[in-house]
Amino acid sequence: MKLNQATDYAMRAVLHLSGLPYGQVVEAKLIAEEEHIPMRFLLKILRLLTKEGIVESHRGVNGGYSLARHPSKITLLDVVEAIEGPITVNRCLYAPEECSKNFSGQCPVHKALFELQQSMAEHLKRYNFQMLHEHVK
Amino acid sequence: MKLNQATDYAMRAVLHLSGLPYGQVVEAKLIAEEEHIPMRFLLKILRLLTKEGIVESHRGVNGGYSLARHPSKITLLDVVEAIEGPITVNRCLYAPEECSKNFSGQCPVHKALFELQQSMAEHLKRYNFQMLHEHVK
DNA sequence: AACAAACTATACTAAATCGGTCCACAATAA
DNA sequence: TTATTGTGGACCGATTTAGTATAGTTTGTT
Repeated sequence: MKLNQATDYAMRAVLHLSGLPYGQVVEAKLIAEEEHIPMRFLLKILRLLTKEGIVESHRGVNGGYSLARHPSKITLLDVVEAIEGPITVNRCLYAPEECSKNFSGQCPVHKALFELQQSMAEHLKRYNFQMLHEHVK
Repeated sequence: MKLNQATDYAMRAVLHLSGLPYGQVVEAKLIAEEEHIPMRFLLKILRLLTKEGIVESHRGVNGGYSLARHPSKITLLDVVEAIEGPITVNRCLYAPEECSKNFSGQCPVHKALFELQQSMAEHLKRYNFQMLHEHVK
């Protein structure tokens, strides 16, 4: 029931970018150093964030990364889902055929877990990176 | 962000026991067959549930397992924690020294994740197995 | 044009975790 | 005393995690 290391790094990277003037481009190397993230691994993570439209990449000399939209429009949920995919608490909720009891329609446990899943997504959606950055200033 | 298979099996096993007259002892073999859980693996899971005081084991001929307390006193959280240990969304929340930013006291992201963690635990605590069983009758 | 600075894409790897099995043993009822 | 049930720990193959490596592409500068 935990987030993985890549997600942790991703949140730190986005928080870092949120602390800069909006639109500013910064090299991965700098983020890696300041946030203590292994450089190669960060690049991989930034590609996922780019693909999901959370950051923009700029290639070539003086390239780097910038936010693709204002920090107030990026939520914790956006970042979690960009790295880990949709939150799925129980496998039966997305692959009923894998439920060996084959019970998914009626099973009260799965219903309860689905509600948990919804509530987690709602919770994560409530935090955007402008808010989060305000607290660190 | 998902529960593992063992937890899924554990919930099914406790739900199964909740459907019997309170105190009734049933062999692991029977639970395994009816709930479609690999027998050996189920035994391992039942040992965890026994250790946490959720079920009671009875050894020897005519032995088996029974609930250690009334289904209304067993929550989803109890079962999840018996199998997976405490819910810890982000490693920094329980091992600040592992946070490579070493930032745990002030980091707004970690604060947000801690709140998520609390809310998840609260959510899971709201469901007991009497409730869950009612819905399946 | 050529070079260096940056990101991209894919493959690879060591270590940990997951899902499960096996085996020798202990307790208990008949 | 024997068959039946659970216990405890070792073991195992597959998958995931966390990261590294290698080769290539884009772009600004000279």
